[in-house]
Amino acid sequence: MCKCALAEALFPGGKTPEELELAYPERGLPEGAAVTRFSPSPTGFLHLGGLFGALTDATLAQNTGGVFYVRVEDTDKKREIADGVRGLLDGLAAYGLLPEEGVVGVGREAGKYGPYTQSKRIEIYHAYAKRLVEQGIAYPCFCTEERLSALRAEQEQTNVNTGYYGTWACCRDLPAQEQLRRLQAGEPYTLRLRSPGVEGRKITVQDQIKGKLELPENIMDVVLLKTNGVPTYHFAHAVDDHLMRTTHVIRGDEWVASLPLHIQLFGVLGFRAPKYCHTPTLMKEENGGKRKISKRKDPEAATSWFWEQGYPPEAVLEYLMTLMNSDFEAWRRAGPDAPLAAFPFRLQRMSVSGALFDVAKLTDVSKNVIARMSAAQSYAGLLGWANTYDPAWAALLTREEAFAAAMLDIDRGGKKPRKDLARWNEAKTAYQYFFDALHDPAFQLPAHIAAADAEAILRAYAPLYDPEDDKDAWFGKIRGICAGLGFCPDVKLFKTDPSAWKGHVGDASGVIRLAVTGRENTPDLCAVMRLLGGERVRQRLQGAMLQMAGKERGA
RNA sequence: GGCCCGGUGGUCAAGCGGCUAAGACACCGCCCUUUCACGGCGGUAACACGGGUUCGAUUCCCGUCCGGGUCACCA
Repeated sequence: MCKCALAEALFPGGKTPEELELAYPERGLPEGAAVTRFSPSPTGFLHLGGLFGALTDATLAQNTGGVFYVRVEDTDKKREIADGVRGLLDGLAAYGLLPEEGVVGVGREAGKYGPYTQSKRIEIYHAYAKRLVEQGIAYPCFCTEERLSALRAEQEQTNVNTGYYGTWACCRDLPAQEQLRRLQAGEPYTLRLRSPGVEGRKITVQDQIKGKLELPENIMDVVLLKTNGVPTYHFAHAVDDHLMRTTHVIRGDEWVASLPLHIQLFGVLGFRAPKYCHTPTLMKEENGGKRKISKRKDPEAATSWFWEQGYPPEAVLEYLMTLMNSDFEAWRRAGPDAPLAAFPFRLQRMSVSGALFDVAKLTDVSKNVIARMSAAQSYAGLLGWANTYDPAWAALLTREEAFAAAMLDIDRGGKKPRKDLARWNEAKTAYQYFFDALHDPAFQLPAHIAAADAEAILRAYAPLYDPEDDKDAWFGKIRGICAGLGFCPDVKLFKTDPSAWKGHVGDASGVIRLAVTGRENTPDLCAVMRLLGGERVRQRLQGAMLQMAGKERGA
C-alpha cells in the first residue's frame, strides 16, 4: 500500500523524480568517457589526499575525453569554516586542476548539472526522499539522541552489533496514525532508510582499483535526512552522482566500509551505480611505523605547505603521478617534455595499499622538474614564490630581472643540466653572492691552503684578469700562474706525486672562487665571473687580498 | 572487539607457478671533472611466519602475526 499521505505530510508539493530525470539528462559522451568529480567539504584548505584524488579525477577525465567537475559537499555546518570554499579552489588552481564545470569560483558555478553546492539542492533530495517514503523504503524516526545512546549501551552490554537495524529499529514500523500525530505535534525526526538488507548476506563489488571486493550487505537503517532536513553524505552522494551522471567515483579507501550502503541506496532509488575507485591512503613514516597523514600533526597535510617550501606545483604533481602509476617515471624519462595529460594513466595500475609519502623522492623529482625548466620559467617560478614569502628578495629579483634570469641560466639546458635546486626557498642562499646586497665577503680557506699562498694566487691573478676572456683564455691564465707559486697546473700530474706541490689548479681556482663568491662550490666559475662583471670581480679580488693579508698578520 | 583491505630491499615498486627476483629514490665506493652539481660504472639490501596444493611456489589455498581502514543526525 502506498504511504502517500505520510509522504505528502513530510514533503508537501515539490518536483517528482521523473521531472528531475528530465532536467538532468544523460551527458551523451562517447563510450568510455569518464565523468569524475572532486567533492570536498569546505574545510578551508586542500588536503594532500584531496589533491591526490583531484589529480586522479582530472587525469582520468582527460585521458578518456570525459568531464571533471567540482561539487561542494557542505551538508555539515559544524565542519564548515568561513570562506572555506576559497581555500579549496585556490589550492586546486595552484596546481592547475580547477575544472570548467561545477563550483569554479567563490559563489560561481558553471555547467548544466547544477547547483553544484549541496546546500542548494535540498528540494532535489527531498523529491527522492518523498518517493522513498511513498514506497515504504524510508520512514521518519523520532528517536532522540538519548534514546539512541541508550540503545547503543544496551547493545554493547548484550554484545550484539551496535546500530539502528532490524528489531532495534524501533521507529521502523510505527503505525501510520502515530507517525502523523507526532509529525503534527512538531516532533523532530530524521528520515531513515528501511534497509532491505539481510544479515549474513554478502555482496560482491568490482572496484576499479582494488578489484573484487566481498562485503556484508548493508542492514542499517541509516539516516538519509537529518533533523534539519539536510541529507547525509550517503544520500546526497547517491542522488548527486546519479543526477550529475558521474561515471567514476574516485575517493579514498576509508569509504569502502560504506560501499554496501551506497550500492543499496543506488538500488532502492532505481539508479545504476557508478564505477567505484578507492584510492590508497597517503601515509607518513613515524618512528618506524606508518600512519595516515594527519591534518593536525603534519604540516605537509595541507598542499599549501609545499608551496611555502618552494616546491614547484608541477613537481608535486609529478611525484603524485609516480605514486598513482609507478610506470610514470619511465614514461617521463622517455619524454621529458610531454604534458602530464598525455600520460596513459590506468586505474588498474594504481597501488592497492597505502604509500608512504617520501619527501626525499619528491626532492629528486623536483630537482629534475626545475632542471628541465627554461631560465625564464625558473625565473618566473622563483619570483612567484618570493613574491609571497620573501618580498625583499622578490624586489631584488624584479629590479634585476635580466641579471637574475642570466644567473639562473648558468649551466642550464644541454645534456647535463645542473640539478642543485629542489625548492625555490633554497635559491637565495645558493645565489646570494650574485648580489652585493646579500653577499658576505668573509670566507674560510680550506685547511690545506695557507693564507699567504692564497694571497699570492690572488696577487698573481688579479692583474691578468680580463672580464672579456672566454673560458679557455680564462682557465689558461689560472693555469699559467700555478707553477710559479708551487701549484701544479695539471691535476693528473699532481696526483702522481702530491708531495711535490702545494696543491693543483683546482686549488688555485678554488681560492679565486672563494674570493669572488665566498663559497667553495658554485656553478661554472668563468660564467659566474662574466655575469658578475669586471668591476665587481676586481673589487672582490681586492677585498680578498686584504682579508688574506690580515689573516697572515693575525697568524 | 566485529567487518573489510593489505604485507617483495630503508622508501616507492615490477612480478601474476619455473627469473642469477627489474627499475627509481636514499645510502656507499669508483670514474669523469678547476669546485660543486650533472653524468657513467659498481655495491650493500627484499619475497613476514607456519602449514598445505604442486614435479616446482614470491606467485594459488588455509592459519598465525603485523600494518591500515571502518563501525555518527562527519564527510
